[in-house]
Amino acid sequence: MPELPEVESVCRTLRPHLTGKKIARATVHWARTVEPLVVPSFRRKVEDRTIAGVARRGKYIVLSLSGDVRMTVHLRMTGELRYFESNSAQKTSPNDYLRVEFAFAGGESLRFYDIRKFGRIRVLDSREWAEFDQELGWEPLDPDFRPSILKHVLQSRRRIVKALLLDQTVIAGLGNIYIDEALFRARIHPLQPSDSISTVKINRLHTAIREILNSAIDRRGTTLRNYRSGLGEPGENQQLLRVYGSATGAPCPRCGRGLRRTTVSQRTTTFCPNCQRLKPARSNRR
DNA sequence: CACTGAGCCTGCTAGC
DNA sequence: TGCTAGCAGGCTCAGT
Repeated sequence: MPELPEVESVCRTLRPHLTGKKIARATVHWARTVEPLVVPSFRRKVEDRTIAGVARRGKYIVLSLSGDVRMTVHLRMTGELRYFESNSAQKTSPNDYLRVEFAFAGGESLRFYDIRKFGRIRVLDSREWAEFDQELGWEPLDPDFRPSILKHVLQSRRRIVKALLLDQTVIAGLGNIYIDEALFRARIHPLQPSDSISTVKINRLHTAIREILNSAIDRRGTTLRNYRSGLGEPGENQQLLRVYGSATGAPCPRCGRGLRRTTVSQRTTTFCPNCQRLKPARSNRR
């Protein structure tokens, strides 16, 4: 399930190959992948444009196109955005999960594969991009995202901490895997109200988020099932996961007692009830 | 404002 | 062995 580190890895692998390439033709094999759902206008918006850059915003891949247009790609659960050299062209069978294909003038291609059809591709003009960008929250790896910012984010509202961290309009890029890992590291119970977390723990959470994301990027993401980079390689961060995916009763890597699996914000959540104690919610003054 | 649940999708697997 | 129910979950939208 691609989150920030996986999307960042896709961007890094695609960037050197896509920059400067001109989209000669776009072919949509599954119409609902493109938003809004109008294939001819989608094609018209991207064809004959040159890719000027590849960036990431939250969990979105953002391709800057000539003419101040941006194409955003969200992989959701099973999306893969892959680059193919011209000579590797038709190695895949026609009944695979190809949803959208961008063919470049030299015969190379950029293909969007997606088993579950949840992924979405949009084309935005500068005004739409500004709105889109504004809707998304803090980049957790932005140097301006300081512990004091996280403290404000948590204390300025009263929400279940995991639900808050999942909210992309607050912090952009975190998902189920890395949130469970970060809360475990910071020893915060996933159901803890956001305004009842001590400054010590907030600082720990800030460090945990950054370190976990950075080391996952270093390992080119977590591949549990479908995730692949822009060149088709799996990541290696799965070896570093300490709680995500563990069964109820599995030993906590820190204290050895049984982990627990539950549901928070409609997501499977794994935590250690011994290391991550739920503190009574008190009104936090000062 | 915060939260809940449905819907979107298909592959995989636990259990019968 | 073969079948099926349930699970995986990011995001949007409607309803409480």
